[in-house]
Amino acid sequence: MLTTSEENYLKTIYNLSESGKKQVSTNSISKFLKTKPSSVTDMIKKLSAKKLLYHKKYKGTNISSNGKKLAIQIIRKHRLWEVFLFEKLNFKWDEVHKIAEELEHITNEKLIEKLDKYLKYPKIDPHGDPIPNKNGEINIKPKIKLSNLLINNNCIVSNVNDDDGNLLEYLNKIKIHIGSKIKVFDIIEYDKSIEIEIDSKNKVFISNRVAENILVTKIN
Amino acid sequence: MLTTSEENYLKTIYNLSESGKKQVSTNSISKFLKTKPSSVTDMIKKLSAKKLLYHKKYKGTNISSNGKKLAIQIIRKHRLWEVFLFEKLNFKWDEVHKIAEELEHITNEKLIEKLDKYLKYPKIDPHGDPIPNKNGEINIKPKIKLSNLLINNNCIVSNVNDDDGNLLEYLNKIKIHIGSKIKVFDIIEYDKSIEIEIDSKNKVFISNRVAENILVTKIN
DNA sequence: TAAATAATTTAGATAAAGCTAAAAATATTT
DNA sequence: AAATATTTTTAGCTTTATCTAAATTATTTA
Ligand SMILES: [Mn+2]
Ligand SMILES: [Mn+2]
Ligand SMILES: [Mn+2]
Ligand SMILES: [Mn+2]
Repeated sequence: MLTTSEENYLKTIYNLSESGKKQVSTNSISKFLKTKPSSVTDMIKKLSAKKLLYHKKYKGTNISSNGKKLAIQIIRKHRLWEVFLFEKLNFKWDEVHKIAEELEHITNEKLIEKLDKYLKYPKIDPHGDPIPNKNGEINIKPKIKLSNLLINNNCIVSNVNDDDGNLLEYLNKIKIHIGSKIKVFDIIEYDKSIEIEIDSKNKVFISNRVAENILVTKIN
Repeated sequence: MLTTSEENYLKTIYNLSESGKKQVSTNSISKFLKTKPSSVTDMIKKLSAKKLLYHKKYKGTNISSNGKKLAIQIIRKHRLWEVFLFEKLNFKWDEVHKIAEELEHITNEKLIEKLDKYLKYPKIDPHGDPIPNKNGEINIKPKIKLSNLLINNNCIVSNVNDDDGNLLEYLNKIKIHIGSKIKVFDIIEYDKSIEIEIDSKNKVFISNRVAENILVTKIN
């Protein structure tokens, strides 16, 4: 059994190693979790001793297959709770992450199975992220950055960086959410900002930075 | 903001002081929480410093009005989660307490309000205990021990000691649950065991000890 | 490539929540 | 009213998860 803190580290290291190189740096973990690098080093030692990570001093960390399994189950819980909060309690999709960050640490096999059933075995969470099944299998569909589309491309928003509350709030305001249909109208050469049409209604300009943090699946 | 441990102590002290004398002993807390008396003394100091308890060395502890308010809100959360687990996730009524013991510590005003609404503002939990409202008001109805009834009395089971897993399991087996209608058929003088009829169906004998731990409201 | 800079680890400290063993206060028996 | 037993507190220790400051290793730059 892992402590809440161990679980948070493990999940972070899993996420960082999925979204980039396999070797995760101490600083990147520290930055994400807002703890000091020395604290990260301590925790890496603990998790390595439990064979959930491999670590080479001064070089970097990568997750073991046992660590991966555990991390995926935490992510499963996190995303199922997000669905519950969003669909049943009617939270907005930018409010669910923080609460799920706590709920994910409640350990009770039966609880999560019953929750899954109650929610009718959802496949994606409110941010468009896939929900691993009981066996840890994840159904991943190819996603690209909205910033990579060309003029007249159409797409469905499938994912948004949910670690930044400000971004989520902004997208809420301009009515972009998971499942929104977006058409690229124009791309401004000067600053790479783009003009888009959301759900065949409002047209807005968004900065390149924003477009970089919205992942979509192309539909033509 | 209180830690999980502080919350558990505060709730325990509130419960002990409700069900008995106002002065709660260090040993009784220790017994209930399965920690050592010395650990209890430490925590009493911490909570006293926060003005949630009053404590006189070697004499005893009682809860302050601030402490009471906080304790009641924790109990509110506990019981609402129990309703969720029982009604929505279909847990048995003897399984919900343990899980709610963890869920009650998730602190988010909006979460508990939305949960309350979602559950349609329930008045009692699956063990028959009243659920305090947002303002901490509790609607308490008079309850008596099943062991205090006389022959031919009828009653509704309203409450069962939910701290003892074994008792709950046993009652589940003989199909006694909150809301069950019970008629006292016979009282055995020798050991005060009683013969009861449950929901106008099965007749069973239960020991005096069991009857002492079932609270009911008389219906005639 | 040597110096400067950045990243990482180590050493040592702190706070929370528990523990054991011993001391002190209170309660109960002879 | 002593003696004995029980309850409670104190003193000191442990583990977990943080931190700061200093040391070490790796990387970048001049
Ligand atoms: Mn978390
Ligand atoms: Mn999510
Ligand atoms: Mn609890
Ligand atoms: Mn209950």
